[in-house]
Amino acid sequence: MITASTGIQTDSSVETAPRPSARDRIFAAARDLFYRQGIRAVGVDSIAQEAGATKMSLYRAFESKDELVAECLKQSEREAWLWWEATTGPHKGDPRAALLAIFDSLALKAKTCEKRGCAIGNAAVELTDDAHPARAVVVAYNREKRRRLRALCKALGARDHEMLADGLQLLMDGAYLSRLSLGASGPNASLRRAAESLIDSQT
Amino acid sequence: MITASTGIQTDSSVETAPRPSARDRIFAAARDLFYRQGIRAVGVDSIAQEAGATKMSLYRAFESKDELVAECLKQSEREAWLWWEATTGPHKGDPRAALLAIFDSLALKAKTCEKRGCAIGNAAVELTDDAHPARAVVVAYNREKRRRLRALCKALGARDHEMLADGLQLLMDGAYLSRLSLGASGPNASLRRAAESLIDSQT
DNA sequence: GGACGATGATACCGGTCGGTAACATGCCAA
DNA sequence: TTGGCATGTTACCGACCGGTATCATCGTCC
Repeated sequence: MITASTGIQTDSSVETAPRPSARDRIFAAARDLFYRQGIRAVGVDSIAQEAGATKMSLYRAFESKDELVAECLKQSEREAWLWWEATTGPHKGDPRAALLAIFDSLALKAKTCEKRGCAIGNAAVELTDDAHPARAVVVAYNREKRRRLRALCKALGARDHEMLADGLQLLMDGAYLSRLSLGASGPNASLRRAAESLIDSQT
Repeated sequence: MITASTGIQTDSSVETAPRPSARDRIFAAARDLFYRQGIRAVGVDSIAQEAGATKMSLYRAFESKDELVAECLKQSEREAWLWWEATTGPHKGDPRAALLAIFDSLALKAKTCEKRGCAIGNAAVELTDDAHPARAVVVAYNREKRRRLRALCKALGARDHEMLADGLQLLMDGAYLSRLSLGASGPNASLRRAAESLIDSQT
């Protein structure tokens, strides 16, 4: 992989933002288009055009469209864990508060941004070929999510902490999927309260 | 729409099944391929080939691929409500048993067939264009599912029956989505118990 | 026998798909 | 000044996309 330019700065008096590298622009455009329109619905030509770059620059920076998709999902995963830690961090010794903070933030994001659900979850639907390089990312992400939820539910002292963790993960995934058809005022509207009920029923 | 042949029978001594009409074969092949490989991943040529028919027969029976997709989803919806009634029917005066029967059946199907989740839910992910004729089917289906769940939860006498219904719908949708990456041994394994916990917490 | 409806066969259309080759340009650093 | 290196430009490739036109064939029913 070509190492991306990491923002060279001209020290002119007026702070003019340097144009990101073609790779970075293509990467950003790809993530945006894939998320909004779907992976299969977006061609490499439209990615290059949206990035203000050319298809050649795309193929100089990424091996193939499939690899570009995998890279995009890896970035989504990184950001997801950053969000996770930022959300649960303030509630270190209080697993119940940490869990509720996750669902609070989730519900908020459903209302404001992320109307197209979860990029990784959507990829699980769109990419049916097991050989696709992005499938490994999808599976790893969901496994890790399960592991983290279990750890929180165990720390919570839940009666059946594995069942509770699974139930919460189903609620999260369901929120992503449901949002695509009924929006934030569909079942998503009850996401946080349902999670709270389930947690309370196990503690 | 062309009226499909409804199974003309030759009265020969040996009961030989008459070949279904081209329309029926194409319809069946389309549903199967769309479900297993995804809507956008399947071209009209492969549908015709899989059906042992020609592309012309496809376009004589259906206006376009998009309309074919919509018809397939409508059929999935019909079958879903048949399943719903067959599953809840035996528990007419017992909403709790009816709800649990739904989740029991859901968990069973996750283990045996339906490894690719919900055809309608998947379509919600794949079809991002609001103008697509199948989107109306997706939205109508999920609305009706919500209505039915609410009715059951109200009959159950749940404290917050709307929240409970939403929570159960999120669990169902989450089960479909989660199954695509972690299979039946992922969070799906706890689907029924999570649903039961949530129900009990509200009654 | 003859007409008709359903189906097959084949060739075709313009457009887009993912991906590549060859060459030009422009900018920064040594 | 002179390289490189990143990038743009253009043209191209074979394959497939959804969709159509034309004509041949087959079985069935009157």
